[in-house]
Amino acid sequence: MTLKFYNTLTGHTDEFVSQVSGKVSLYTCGPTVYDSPHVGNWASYIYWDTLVRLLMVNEYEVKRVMNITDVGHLTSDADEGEDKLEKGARREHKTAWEVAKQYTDEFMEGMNELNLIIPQYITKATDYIPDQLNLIKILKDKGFTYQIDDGIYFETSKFPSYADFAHLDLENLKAGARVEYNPEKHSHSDFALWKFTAIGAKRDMEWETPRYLLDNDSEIKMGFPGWAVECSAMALTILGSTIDIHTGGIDHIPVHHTNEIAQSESVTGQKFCNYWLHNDHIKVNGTKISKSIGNGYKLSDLKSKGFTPIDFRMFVLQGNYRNESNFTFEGLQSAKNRLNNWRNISAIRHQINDTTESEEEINHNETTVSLYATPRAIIEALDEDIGTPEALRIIDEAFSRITRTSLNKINKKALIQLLELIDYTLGLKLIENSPDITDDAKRIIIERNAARSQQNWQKADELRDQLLKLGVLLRDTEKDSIWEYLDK
RNA sequence: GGCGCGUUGACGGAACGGUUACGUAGAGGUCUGCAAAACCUUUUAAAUGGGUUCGACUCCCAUACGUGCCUCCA
Repeated sequence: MTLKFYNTLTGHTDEFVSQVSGKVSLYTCGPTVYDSPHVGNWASYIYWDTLVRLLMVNEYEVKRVMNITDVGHLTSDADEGEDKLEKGARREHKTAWEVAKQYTDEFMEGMNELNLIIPQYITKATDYIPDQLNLIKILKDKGFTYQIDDGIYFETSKFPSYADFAHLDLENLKAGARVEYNPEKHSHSDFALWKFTAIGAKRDMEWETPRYLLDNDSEIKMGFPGWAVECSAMALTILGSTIDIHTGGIDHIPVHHTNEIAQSESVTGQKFCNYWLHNDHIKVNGTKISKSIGNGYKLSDLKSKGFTPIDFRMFVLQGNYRNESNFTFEGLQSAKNRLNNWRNISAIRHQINDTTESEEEINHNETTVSLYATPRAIIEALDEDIGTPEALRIIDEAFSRITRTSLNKINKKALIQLLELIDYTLGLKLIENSPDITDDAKRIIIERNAARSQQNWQKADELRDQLLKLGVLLRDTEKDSIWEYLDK
């Protein structure tokens, strides 16, 4: 089996080779916890969760860090730039610490609802301040930094390959800039490693700037870390100098990840990351998600319209992570219907007996053969740059074969194995969400079958109506009566 | 202003230089105690105009529209 990913670093699809055989270090840029995540944010985490599951099914041991940015992520509303957390705190009349806690909790709850595997390391930026200061110190000692009135900056001209990763045109960036920059900056692309608290201001989150970071003639000031330095510090501290895979949104390429590479490689002198994977955004109703339009739907909005987070997960998996996609409630409904069909197929496992097919019978039963082969085909589809649409197509093909097969010809063990693999790789909770029906309902089905064989249609229909009240829908095929869930 | 990306049938969404993607929804039909399902069919789907080619949805150029980054962003 060969895993392949489109690598932003090289610009083409590369075969994946980890540094240490059987092990992968993975860094995912996590949320800035100043507001509730919207469907676009979640789509990104669903993609990367699928990546983790894919690595696991390929028998990699995954060491994964996801950061929680709870300080230092600036808005650009004013010349000064404002910390998102501090701004959120003022909006909600809370402290920045309270805001961070509230939205971190909400994020974790959402991860759970979407069935996202929790990374071993969920790191808060504020817990890694010493590591960040140490990183800045190394940069200072190596001569990559300079201090101006509002902070300590990284001198990008000293990192010659700065523009390479994002293919930046630094001259024209400067020409087209729409925002006033601190004129003390040596270059437009220089970025803050450490920002000083504005004179006369008091922040909820601030730390004393160590003497060793400051120019000799400078007074001690309070300050806080720049955004990019948080990620570098946590990645290097936990995962080491070179990580295997780094993921994030496509928007991170030109600034955030470019800065991460510059400062990390300046510190270590080694390549920061071998594979960079970026997801494209989803639009909503054909336009970008934006606060002012109010189209940044949250999980709670989906739920209030009768959709589960797993429905949304299905919706996301229908597209490829590298393509821009479009979210509509009509599309979500379509995904929900598809998922419900899958749940009904999953429920067939309750309606068939353990098979005692011999090897020979298995090899001659077309349905069984293809059922046993499908997990392999799904993995191979996913191996091709997380090819979820193709994987879904293969599942539909397999399920449609099951639908056309009479119950006594379906191999229970093979079906369960397939369902388990789908749940493992795609996280759709098919097994959990396709429980068996009650004994009462089963008894009614038996009675109805008896009535039918006596051609007592009236009684049979009454019993079928009784089942509907229990949430069980019966459909009669040539040989069997198969039950499905009513809640479509 | 600079640098990119996209435009596939009602909707979502793939692959591929020549063969039905697939899903969801609608319509018609077959089958059937009834219902449901299943199965079959659903007209030239490829933004527009050129070009390359024996042949293009698939490659090249232009136009239109959409969208992204350059400023915080998944």
